[in-house]
Amino acid sequence: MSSDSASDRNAAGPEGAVLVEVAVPIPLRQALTYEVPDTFAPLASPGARVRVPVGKRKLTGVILSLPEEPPEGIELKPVDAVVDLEPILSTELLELGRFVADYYLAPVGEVFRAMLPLHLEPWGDRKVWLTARGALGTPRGAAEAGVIDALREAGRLSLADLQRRLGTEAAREAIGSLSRRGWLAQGTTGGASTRRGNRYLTAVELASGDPDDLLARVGRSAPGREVVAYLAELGRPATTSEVLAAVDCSAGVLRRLHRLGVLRKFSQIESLGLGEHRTTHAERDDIVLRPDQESAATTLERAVTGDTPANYLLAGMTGSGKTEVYLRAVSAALAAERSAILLVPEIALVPALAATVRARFGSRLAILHSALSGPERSQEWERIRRGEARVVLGPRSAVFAPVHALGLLVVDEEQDTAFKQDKSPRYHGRDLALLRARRQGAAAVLVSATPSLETRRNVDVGKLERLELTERVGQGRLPEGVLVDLRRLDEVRRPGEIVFSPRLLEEIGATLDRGEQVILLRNRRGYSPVLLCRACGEDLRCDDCGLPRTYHKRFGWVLCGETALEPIGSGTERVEETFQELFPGVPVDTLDRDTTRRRGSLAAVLDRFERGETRVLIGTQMVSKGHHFPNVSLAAVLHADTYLTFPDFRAVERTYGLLTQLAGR
DNA sequence: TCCCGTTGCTTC
DNA sequence: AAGCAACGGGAC
Repeated sequence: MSSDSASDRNAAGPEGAVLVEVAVPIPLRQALTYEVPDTFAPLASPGARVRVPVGKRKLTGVILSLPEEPPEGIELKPVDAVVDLEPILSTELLELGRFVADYYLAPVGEVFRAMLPLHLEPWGDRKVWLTARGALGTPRGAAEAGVIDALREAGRLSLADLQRRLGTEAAREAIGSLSRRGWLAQGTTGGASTRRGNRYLTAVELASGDPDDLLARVGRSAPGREVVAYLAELGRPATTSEVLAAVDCSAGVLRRLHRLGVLRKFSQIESLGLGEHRTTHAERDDIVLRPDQESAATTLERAVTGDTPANYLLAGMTGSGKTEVYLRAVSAALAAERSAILLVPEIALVPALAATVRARFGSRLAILHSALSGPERSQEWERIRRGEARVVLGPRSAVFAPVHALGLLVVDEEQDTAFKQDKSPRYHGRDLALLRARRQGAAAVLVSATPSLETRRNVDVGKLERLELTERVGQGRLPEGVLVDLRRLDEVRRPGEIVFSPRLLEEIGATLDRGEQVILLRNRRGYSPVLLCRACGEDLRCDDCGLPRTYHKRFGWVLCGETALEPIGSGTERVEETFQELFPGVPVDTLDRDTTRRRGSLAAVLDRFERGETRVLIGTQMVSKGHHFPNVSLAAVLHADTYLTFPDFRAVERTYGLLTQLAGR
């Protein structure tokens, strides 16, 4: 796909120059057109990145197309360099990107920036280096000799470097012929490893297949058999140094095993940790599904292996085993040599699901989200692009994952509004999932206990087929929910007064007496959201935006000599204060962005709570992010919608989901 | 007249 | 977004 089709487009343009339409990462509606110098022409194909001059700057953009005709009345500038040897975006993703730009009225360049792991930056700059074969081979002709010499001397060079050193035509032809013979390798690892001190380790794992079969291939070599035994016992990949230390043999043994196809070699960013690369995965097909799960799973399995696009809603209340059903569909996709993408609404939900998914699919799982470090992200993205990873887990942006042969797209917690991006490009992850699935003949599954209105409608009009799980898994009892209407309480409250309702006080007391733990959620930080002056009626507002300023008692923010200033409303800080007055001596912690600002304090607070040192945890919604609290038997949301004029159904839905998540496990 | 902050246009 | 010209209100 890389350079073979070059000749048939060299004729473009009136003067024979190759033209490219480039999406540059600036808020510009259209792509810009550039001329491609002959040197780069063979590399200029849609989906490859290019460095281009824009005004006085140089930016990296993506080639969208090779137009025949230049735009009128514009003096074209030449492309500076082609960053990629081969396109990094498939035609399918290019089209998806253009659709998004068009449909959501977003600048094309911004869309492609959002689709790529490092915001278009030439991550590492793609480099070429000699393969073992290339290093030993005899070059054909002077040009090849030049390339080989340069690479022998420098190790790895970027395309632009090579072209600079050897000049134009020569470099192009030599690189082409050398790559075709497999003497050159290209990739990004070299670049990433030298930046920011991220070291790469070489690691090995057993090739898949029957262990006895592998041993047979090893032959009589005693150390060789020992290596295989060691890795089988370990059940995960190991770095070469680990293996050599454990088995006490030389690197030659590993080299031989690799040549024989018994070992698979890969490089791994040190900080990722090899545990993440686990390959012993339990295909937990031993789990027996209930009949309703079984029938849903069978439908999905059939859809995933077929070529007709099919969209489903997988509905069922919390604890009805929806995850198990769609994971079965993922298995089916993998078995059919296809890929699957799992979307979750928030990065915070990734770790919990990742543990489950990784336990099954091991190194075939890739995780993509913006909280990963740059090199980690690029590496995961490349693993997906190369087809090494076939299951992708991430938030909405993962809908753009460059997977091979998409078979299944799952949108978990489909109703969550976080799937809509709130800044440009303002795409909706769930809607794009349906669209991408349709375009690629894949199956899409929207998963929810409380489907969105759009989804219910789509079921009604027949765009989605509803699969319903009707029962709950045995021991997962749905927690009891109690709604206490504070307005009905007898005692008169002033607006800002915190109320632990009598019912809640009673429940907290009983829970603590049983030696169990309590979580109290208050989605407002600080002491009180409003400070009101009783003398003049003025409340404190931000000079810039006019919004009420939150009073943080702890930090003494919002200073004033007035004794008439009265805190109205309550935040986590005030909840804690009141709680301590009511339950003196009960160890309590607060968890919100203020208490967590110091590094590591989040972990410390959670740790104390998990060990039972603190009995009560007061916090904002961040408490729920991906943690499990087995000893918590009471979770309460303190006046969830005091500040909403109209009933906010989403808030209620979220609140309920949160409570079941915290107290249900 | 000079200086500097603001505004609004362009980017192949 | 970011670079740049054009504009316009003080300060001298």
